[in-house]
Amino acid sequence: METRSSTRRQATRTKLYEAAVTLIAEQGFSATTVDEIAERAGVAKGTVYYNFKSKSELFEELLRHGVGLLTASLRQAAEDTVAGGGTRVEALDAMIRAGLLFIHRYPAFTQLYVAELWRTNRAWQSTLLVVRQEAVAVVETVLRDGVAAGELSEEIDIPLTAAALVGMVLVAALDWQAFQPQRSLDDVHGALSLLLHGRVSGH
Amino acid sequence: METRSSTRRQATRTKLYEAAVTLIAEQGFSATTVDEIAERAGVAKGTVYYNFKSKSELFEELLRHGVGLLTASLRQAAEDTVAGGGTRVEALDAMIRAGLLFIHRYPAFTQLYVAELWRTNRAWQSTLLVVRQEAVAVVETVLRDGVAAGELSEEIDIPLTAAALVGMVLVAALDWQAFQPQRSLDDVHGALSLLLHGRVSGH
DNA sequence: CTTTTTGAACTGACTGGTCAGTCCAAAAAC
DNA sequence: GTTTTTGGACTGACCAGTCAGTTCAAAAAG
Repeated sequence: METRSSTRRQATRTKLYEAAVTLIAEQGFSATTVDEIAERAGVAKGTVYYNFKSKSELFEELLRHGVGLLTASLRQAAEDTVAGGGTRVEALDAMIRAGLLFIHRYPAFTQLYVAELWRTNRAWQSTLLVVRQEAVAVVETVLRDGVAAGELSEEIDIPLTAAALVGMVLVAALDWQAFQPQRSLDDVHGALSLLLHGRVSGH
Repeated sequence: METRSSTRRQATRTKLYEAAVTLIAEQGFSATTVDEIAERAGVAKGTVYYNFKSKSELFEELLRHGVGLLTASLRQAAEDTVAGGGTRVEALDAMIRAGLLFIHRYPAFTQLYVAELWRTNRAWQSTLLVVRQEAVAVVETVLRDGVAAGELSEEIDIPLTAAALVGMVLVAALDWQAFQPQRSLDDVHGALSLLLHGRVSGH
């Protein structure tokens, strides 16, 4: 009875995610009304509350869902590189590209994530903390392996460097989308890669 | 009329900026009420509207005010370095430190700036665009000078690299404040400096 | 087959509360 | 005497969340 028929429910949920993510990215969480979300999803307001306990819960599940996709794609990129005999630095490079690709595909999600990440005093603070840790941890692992393998300098501070790398990609990508959309993904990847390889300050 | 005499008015405005910046950083623009701002500033609600046309106007002036401080401090750092006979790379390093210091001193402002920067469809979008360009331009100038002086590789893509550097500092600093506050400013500066100098991927 | 029943999914009008912005007379401040 | 601030009552729009009722596909009964 409820076993398989939840295909329908799943479809509604997905429509709601898609509607919510763009609206919240554009306007922010508080400025986005549940009526708007329902309307854009082509669904009655009641349906939102049938599927989610509250507006915040919808948002939190959206976050979990999105970050799940991101970490999967980062991890995938790193694994593929290493499995294919690549170095850790190459793996980092591949992750940068995977990050850019993700942001290119889901710009609204990224926008919303960045906008909410550093807010304190919010109901979903704990969700965000977990979700951020998951993403940064993927990068930290590769850095740690790289140092262990002697490919990366032992001087580096792993948590700080991981955060900086994530930030570099995040901000560069958002800036690309918002202010320099005519540039190609390869341009952006090239610029970041150069920085990673230390060829900016002309060694 | 408004030029010199309004010391009193200026003081009230400043109190309002200070109250608004933390509240909006914590909760977001829409979730913050004018009553809250007035209360935290220790001022009557009527005073808010005597001093600003609307809630959004208060916010926009806050943005202009804050970014003014930031660019001044970045420019200062670069000038001092170059005037003191330093290289452009040293100037970039000094700017990273100045950026970190600024964020350390005004964490709420930075938070709020990042949260709003990439939103589309907002009233203050144009204000933000101008204000972002100002900040990135300071970094671009130093990069351009560095390339001209042969200190930086000619390969680099100036606008993209500038955006990436700004992003790296912004995100690393916010992460530091939010998730690793026990680290010192020198730690964070060191990690970013290493990345800038290309000593991460062990050359 | 046909009819009846079931219940998950959905609907949209409604409610209770919130909040930006207004108004203004009187008190401070300068 | 002019500018600025106070305080707090008021309005009208807007919005999260509720709930009584509808829909319909598929299961059960006949």
